[in-house]
This record gives sequence, structure tokens and C-alpha cells, in this order.
Amino acid sequence: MSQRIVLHVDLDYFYAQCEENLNPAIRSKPVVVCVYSGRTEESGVVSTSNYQARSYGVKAGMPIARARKLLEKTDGIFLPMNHPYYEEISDGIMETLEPFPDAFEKAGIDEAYLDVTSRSNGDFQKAEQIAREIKQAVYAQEQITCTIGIGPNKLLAKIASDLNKPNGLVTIRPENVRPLLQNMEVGKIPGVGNKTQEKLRELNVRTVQELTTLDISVLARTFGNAMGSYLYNAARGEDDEPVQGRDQPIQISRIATLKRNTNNASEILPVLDELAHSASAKLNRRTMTCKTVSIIAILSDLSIHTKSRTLDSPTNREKIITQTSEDLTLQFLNATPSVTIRRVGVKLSSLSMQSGQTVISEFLR
DNA sequence: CCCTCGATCAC
DNA sequence: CCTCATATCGAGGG
Repeated sequence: MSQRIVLHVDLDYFYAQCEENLNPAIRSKPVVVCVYSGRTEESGVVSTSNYQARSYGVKAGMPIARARKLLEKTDGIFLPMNHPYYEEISDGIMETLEPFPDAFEKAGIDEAYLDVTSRSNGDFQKAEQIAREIKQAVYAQEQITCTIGIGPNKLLAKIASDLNKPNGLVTIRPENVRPLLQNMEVGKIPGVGNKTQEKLRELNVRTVQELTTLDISVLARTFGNAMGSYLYNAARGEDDEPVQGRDQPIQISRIATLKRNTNNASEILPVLDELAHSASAKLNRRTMTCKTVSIIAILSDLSIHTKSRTLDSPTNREKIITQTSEDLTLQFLNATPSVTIRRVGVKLSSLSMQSGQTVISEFLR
């Protein structure tokens, strides 16, 4: 069997690039795409920014107020998210990508994995040619540049795409895995965020090379079985995850920020109802049912709390979802009356496709 | 094995 | 000053 070859296609600074295309005049300026929370005129965070803005230190997740400071002496452009538009562009691109590979996996609105093993005959040279064609096709389709990482598995393809953004093309061949990973910081491994990096730091591990010195039992004890073995393999550039898309979601959630912190049900429930409405609308668009309903409460201290209830039978009815969400919220407020809530959310899980048959209880409603 | 809940990641 | 959405894991209880 031939060498497996995976491509990771990453759309460059995606939301900001979409906005540049919508209004080319801003292309030469710092562009910041924002998630406004609606709490005050300016409160919210940065979703994405173009590279001009990044050169001033603007980063995703940063409060908008801070980005404004960083760009105050520039002609920086601040725009609200236009998610439906980005989705439209993304869908067009994903449709372009899908026929190329043996297997296709959309990994987010702006990234995808493509298994091109047979298309490239296991030849990295050929895979690079395919990647160049893909970049051409994506640009021709939507005038969006992308970066493509090529590797013998998903892990290395993703690491590769991170090495030369934007508008890049990087290949990691099996013989280059060792030297490349040696001095790389562990934080560059996908799935290793701040918490994991900090724990590794305590074990005197900063680079991937150093990570390879930890044995699997230590890793499993420190990070659990799944994360432990993932780290053990990742440090060696090994990853067997198949490129495999999922057709149906596992959960559907909606969250919102309240106008002000409160523990007053009359201020919270209307917002909650709207979230429940939106979540069940999506559930029904997908012709799915859920068996578990959860609420999420983010308090004034930003601590996160969840309450969930598994129903006796799956439902797709907004009424039940709303009622359950309200119940859970009142239950939470009752149990902890002194809390003040900043944000609330609704999550639907244990999803299944709606089957054709109607149960008696449904029939009688 | 199921349920609930918190934690983590990363968008 | 602090968004939104998704997936996964593990602990703890039953």
C-alpha cells in the first residue's frame, strides 16, 4: 500500500479576507472583524483580523476596546461579523474542494482535510501539484487565498499549514518529520493549549523533542488515557486519524450575553426562550431530535456552570425544549440565589435523525 | 453502561 | 475588558 498523503487547506484570515473582497478599498488598511456582544456599543471581542491589523498586535479573542487602542493611530476598520455571508463563501469553496480527494473532511468554516493518497499515488511531488491546483481553483472560485499543508497524516498536514501563512504551501515528508519536530514548541501541536502546555512546563517539557522523553504511563497519568497516548504519538509525528467528514452534528448550541448581569428570571427567560427557539429551529432544519437539553450559565466572575436533563423520549418540539431550558434555569437560580448571570446558553445533545414513525405519545399531542 | 458536570481546545 | 459554537474527555454517582 502506498504512502498516505493528507492535505490541510486553511483559508487565510478568512472573515477579514471576505470583508476585503466585499469592499476592496479597505484591503490596504488594518481590518478587524468583531463579535459585538450588545452589552454596550463597543463591548465584544475580535474574531479575526487581517495581517495589517495583526502587525499592530491585534489577535483573535482580544477585547475590541484593546484592539481600538492598538490601532488608534491608524485608519483601522472595525466591522461586525457577517456570518451568513462567510458561510456562503465557505460553502462554495468546500464544494470546489470535495471532488478532488479520496476523502474529504470539513474541519470548520475555514479549514478542511483532504486525503489525496490515490490521487497522488503516494507521491509528495504530485500532491504538491494537486495543492497548487486547489489554490488556483479556490481563488478562481471565490477570490480567497489559502494555505495548504501537506503531510503523511492529518496531524502533520495541520502543523505544515501553520508554518507558512498566509498564501503558503508547505510539505512535511516522512524523512523531515524528526528534524522539524525536534525544536518545535509543544504548544504548536494541535490540541495542546495553554493548560496542557503549562502542565508540560511543570514536567520541564517545552519542545517536542523533550516530550518524546516522557513515557506513556507518565503522560497517561498526567493527562488521561486519550490525551496521554495522543501526545505520545504526536511527539513522534504519528497519527492514524482517518480523513472522515461527519454528516450530522453531535450537538447544537446557542449562547447570548445579557444586557446586564442579573439573577432575575424575568430578565433571563426571554433571552433563553429566543436561544431555545433558534436551537430548535436548527434541530428541525436538520430534521433531527434531541434527548438531552442543557443550559449554560456564565456568571459575573466568568465562571461557567451547566445543568442538563435527559428526556424520557427524544423530541424536536420547541415547546418542550423551551420548557426544559426554563426549568433548568429556575432550578439553577433557586439552588444558588446569590449568583449574577452574565451570559446564558442552551445546548441540545444526544441528537438523532427523526425517524418516520410516530410514537403514540407524539400522536396524541 | 448511563447520566451529569466541569475542563479543555480552538473558532 | 472578557464572543460564540463544537467536540471530546474524565470524574463521580448510580
